[in-house]
Amino acid sequence: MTGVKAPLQQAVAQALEALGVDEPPPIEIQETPPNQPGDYGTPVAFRLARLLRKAPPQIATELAEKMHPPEGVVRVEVAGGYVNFFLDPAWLTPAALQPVAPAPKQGGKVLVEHTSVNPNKELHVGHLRNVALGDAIARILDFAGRQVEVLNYIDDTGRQSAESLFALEHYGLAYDGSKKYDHWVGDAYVRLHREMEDGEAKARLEPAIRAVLHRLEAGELRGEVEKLLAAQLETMWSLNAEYDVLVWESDIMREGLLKKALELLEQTPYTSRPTEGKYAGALVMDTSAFIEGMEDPYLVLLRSDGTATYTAKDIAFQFWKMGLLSGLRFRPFTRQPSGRELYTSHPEGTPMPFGGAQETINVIDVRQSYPQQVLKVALEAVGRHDLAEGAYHLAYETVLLEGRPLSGRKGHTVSVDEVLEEAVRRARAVIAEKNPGLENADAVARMVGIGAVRFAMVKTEPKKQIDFRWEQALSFEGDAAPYLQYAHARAASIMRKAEAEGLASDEPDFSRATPYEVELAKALLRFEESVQKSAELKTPHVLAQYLLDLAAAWNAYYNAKEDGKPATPVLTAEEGLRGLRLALVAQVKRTVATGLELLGIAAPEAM
RNA sequence: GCGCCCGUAGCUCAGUUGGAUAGAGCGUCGGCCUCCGGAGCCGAAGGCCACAGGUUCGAAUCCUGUCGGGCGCACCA
Repeated sequence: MTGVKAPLQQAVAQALEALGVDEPPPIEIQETPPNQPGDYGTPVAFRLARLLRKAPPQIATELAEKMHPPEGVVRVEVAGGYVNFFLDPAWLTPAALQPVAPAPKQGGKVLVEHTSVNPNKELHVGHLRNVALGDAIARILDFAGRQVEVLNYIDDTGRQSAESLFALEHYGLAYDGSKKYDHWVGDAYVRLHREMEDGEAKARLEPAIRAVLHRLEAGELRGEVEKLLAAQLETMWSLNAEYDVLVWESDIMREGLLKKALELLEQTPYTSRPTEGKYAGALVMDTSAFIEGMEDPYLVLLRSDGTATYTAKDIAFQFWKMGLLSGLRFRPFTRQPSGRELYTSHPEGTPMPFGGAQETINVIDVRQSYPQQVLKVALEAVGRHDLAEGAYHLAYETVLLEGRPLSGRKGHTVSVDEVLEEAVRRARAVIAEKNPGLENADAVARMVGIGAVRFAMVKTEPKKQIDFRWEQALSFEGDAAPYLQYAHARAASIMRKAEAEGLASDEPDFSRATPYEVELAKALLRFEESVQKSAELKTPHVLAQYLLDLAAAWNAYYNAKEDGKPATPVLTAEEGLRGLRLALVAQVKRTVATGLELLGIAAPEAM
């Protein structure tokens, strides 16, 4: 609730009390639609109709009569059953100029895991959505006052890594630097899969792949994996995504976390080791107490050959995240572009206070919904309902490429590096056309191109499927990041000129505010709510949509005309009015820049 | 078969504790640079909010069913 709505809400609450309403319903304060009287209003009278056995308009009228209008309200008017408030522009506009600052820290730690791509080949557009979503939600939660830890899981003991490393060995390849390392390894991986399409070849190669897998589990090939990881990190960094800590699956295994997790589970009545039937010899968990309607509620944790399933490892990891297990050791891994240190779990590290969160957000696509649900079941099984509640799966739908599902094997895929390169190239071409004299054109092209790609990934609801189409994702017009960046650059340009002309310290005269200023101020006032809602719903799209709204309001303000003449000039306005307008422009600039930053997108001063 | 998600303008999408006349972008048509940046702005056309019931003063929003589409239901990761 922003500073403007809160006093209105309070005034309504007091009026309700005066009317003798003991248990008031929630009081919603909303902006009045265009062509309706007032600036803000409440439909609360409708909710009371039944309780008070009166018609809403009558209740609204009585409410208005009992109301002591708070500061800034010049008139209270009833329209239909709504109670509407008219605000004094001289009060409303300064209210919109509050600093755009992060909320004070509160609540426990929230741990965001995202990216977590297999260290075996380059990132493709499917990973793009994961990184963009995860990084944005981490930034938003941090701004909204949460203590956030960002984690990237390195599945270094997986089948896919083993296959990639085996392929290098199998084909006797030596890196020649001709392409980015992760792409080069990826090529070998694809080549191996082509060879293994032949079932006979597959069977023949299997023992050697298993041997690599064992070496990975023993941590022998860590250096190889790190080389690949380093190449992948370059891609994440170019997207403007950073992390606090990497956790390696092999470390989880080595430190015995899996064993400890299974011990915890084995103390509960939900696990068993059947001696006959299809699960003979395995360790299984019965999920029927927590998931209804399962045909077969048994879930294998340890196979009958004694090896752990992926799910079991994931449970151990989730237990560690939520502080049920400890034992991992850490040390610095590398310094990221912003200067933020990246840590990693490591056998030779020391204990550090990572993990142990009350709340986790796992950014993983929707196809993992069942395994993610199993994590909650495991937490419930060990009696930690509170932690199960705090484990959130940020499920996003898959990304299509030009209308068809991505397929690495069929070659229907595009790497993130390719997408970014193309986006930057196109942005550079637009700059060459529209602003040929721009100084740092290459740097700005990166901001615009990468921003466009990231924004395309977060502007829609995560649970909706995205169709990645070049023309759309790299569009520099309309509903896209460049629209926001342009709005910012335009505001920046005015501020530069004001500075140059010595107008920057002009005192605002709020009494000069017109309906144009009021409209813009209302748009600015929605920022805080949109960030909070984004954080609460754990989706950046709310903020992204708001920013489009704000930029549209600003562009409309900028272009407003009366009788064919500019209605809202800033620099050439009379003194006090100019000060007011400059203050609003500065606030627009700050707000757009902050919003973009929360989405991991840069805001150029000129473009 | 069972379970989860989706269905809003020609296309891509906003619209969430149920609120006033359902909004953008792209595309189409028509305007706006003697003015602080035209990557912009203003206007027009375009809607049975998949369909049928129900709850409610009020439903795109909640409930039931139907029809379409996606995904998940391994001792794979």
